[in-house]
Amino acid sequence: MEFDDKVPIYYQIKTVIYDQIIAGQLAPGDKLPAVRQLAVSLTVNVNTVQRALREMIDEGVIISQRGKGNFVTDNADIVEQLKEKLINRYLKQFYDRLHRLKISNQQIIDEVTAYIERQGDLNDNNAES
Amino acid sequence: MEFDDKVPIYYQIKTVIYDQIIAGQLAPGDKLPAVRQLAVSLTVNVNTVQRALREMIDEGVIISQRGKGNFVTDNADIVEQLKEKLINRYLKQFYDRLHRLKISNQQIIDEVTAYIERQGDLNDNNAES
DNA sequence: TCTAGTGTATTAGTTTCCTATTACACTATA
DNA sequence: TATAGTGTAATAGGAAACTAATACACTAGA
Repeated sequence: MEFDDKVPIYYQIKTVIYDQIIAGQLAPGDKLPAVRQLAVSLTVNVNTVQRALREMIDEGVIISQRGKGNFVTDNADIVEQLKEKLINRYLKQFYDRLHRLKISNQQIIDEVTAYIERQGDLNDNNAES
Repeated sequence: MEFDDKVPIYYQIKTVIYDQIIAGQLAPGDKLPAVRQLAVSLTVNVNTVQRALREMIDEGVIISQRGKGNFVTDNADIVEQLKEKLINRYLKQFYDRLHRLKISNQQIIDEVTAYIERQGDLNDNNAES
């Protein structure tokens, strides 16, 4: 996998897994790949995977069972809260950035709309990928 | 100033200065504060400021004149290109993030609109700050 | 010409992230 | 009960970012 060298890898791994949970690719109760397997597929050290997991466990989203594996919490509320938290974080960061550039609110909406019309034509159906 | 500990400080300094240039708070030809002054006001080491400047100089946005100071390029085209580049980068990052969460294109637009209505009411006029 | 204000470079030391390696703890099952 | 598959911990070493301190190079103006 490709990583942004401006952000810690463990943090990007956490983001990827959270995204998969929110997108439903990892459902509540699902078992994650083994840490050693994750490390191989991400081309990263086991300790780096473990660090990402540590934070997700501390946040209650991942449940760890020694000897068995790591699992997505079966508490759907936690997943739902995570989703809202992340969406709001992304919205805020995006809005703050453009607002700092003195782009007006209407312009921000227009830019997003135009961007989606330009780039998003083929990706409107979210069923496949 | 507050920094995000997930991103190198020098990179965040670069972002702040670029934002000020694009927002017009630093106009083409304007002189930047002295590096030592910037270091103090950002509560950061001179070398860290210098590293941010180095990249902006290499990218042609800042012109350095030894003994005189650092200046925003007076080439308005470069500034305009920078603006488009950054806006597009922010749009792409935002869109990719939400799309990864399986948020549909229409939902993305709706979320942005709702967010702005919620948060942006008092900031619609961009003349003051 | 001296001095203050500017950018630039270098060296040394700390912290964080990441890797590599090894070891340990627990579970399920042949 | 052995073994394979799992999570967890600890140590050591390297690389990048940041700080601190010092020195050097250039400009403008008294």
